Amino acid sequence: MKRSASNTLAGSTLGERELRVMEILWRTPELDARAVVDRLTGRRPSLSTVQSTLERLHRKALVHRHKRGSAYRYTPAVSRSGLLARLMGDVIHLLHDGRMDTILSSFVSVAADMDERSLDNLELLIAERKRQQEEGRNV
Amino acid sequence: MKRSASNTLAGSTLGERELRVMEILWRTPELDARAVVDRLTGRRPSLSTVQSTLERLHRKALVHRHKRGSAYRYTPAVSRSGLLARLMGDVIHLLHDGRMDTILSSFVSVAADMDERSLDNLELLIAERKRQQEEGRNV
DNA sequence: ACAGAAAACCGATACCCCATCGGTTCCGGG
DNA sequence: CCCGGAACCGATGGGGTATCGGTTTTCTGT
Repeated sequence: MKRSASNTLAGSTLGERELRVMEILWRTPELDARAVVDRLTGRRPSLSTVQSTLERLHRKALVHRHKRGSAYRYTPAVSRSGLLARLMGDVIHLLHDGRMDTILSSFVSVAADMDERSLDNLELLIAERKRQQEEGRNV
Repeated sequence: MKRSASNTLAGSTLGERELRVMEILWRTPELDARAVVDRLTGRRPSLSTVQSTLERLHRKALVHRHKRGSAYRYTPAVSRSGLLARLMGDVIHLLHDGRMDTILSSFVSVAADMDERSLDNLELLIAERKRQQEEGRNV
């Protein structure tokens, strides 16, 4: 039994290996599967394994690829902070109850847990962002 | 093959049903499995199904329970915004590269995507939070 | 105290993912 | 044209959620 339901809602959460591979691509943003294997630390999986990992990442639109000779070259399609934003967006969507303050207060509480200075930094970033939005409107 | 690796890193992600059950408990914070089933909208699963969902939730420490008569009564162990904060924390941990600004700028960018007024609200919340921290220190 | 009802508990099944390979096919470069 | 390496395909193993039905335990009302 069980009606297909796309599993653990929350969409794009990554597996261990997928993460590692993204890290590598962020460091060197143009590699083929072989090169990724070579850069893996510790126990190296076979080429096939990494190929299918890259394929999964491609399916999830986290990397781009294009044929270069006989092999695909992969490049990240999202930056680290882009992915972070995306995953946070997923989580938020998942628990959205329509009230913005729920979300924002979670933001603040996470930031506060991380580091005391974070709140100051957050304020700075907000100010900056606002300036940018202003400019955008006036052009 | 495959070396056990705790699966899709990112810890506590919830399934569809688990989410729905949490929603119900947030609305009515003291229910037994039967009552949860009754409150489920649409296609109702059997009692057993909901029981094991609740058990999973309990294992994940998202709900508390205590025997009341023959049945367990469940209550949320985390608030909606608490869970949100927790999941965001997981995501952040997953992608942490040691640089706080990466994280914070993702925060801000997500907030900005949600709603233009969000930035204002965020500022308000930060100010409030800071006041609280001050007080905490001076007691 | 006992019978019957209701819940807990247990194990099985169906799906979905990710991680991992090995073998086969395909293609591009020498 | 031939050959080596990469892509592609299918199988396997492990972990999780969702779903039940049957069995055992535990109340509860009379």
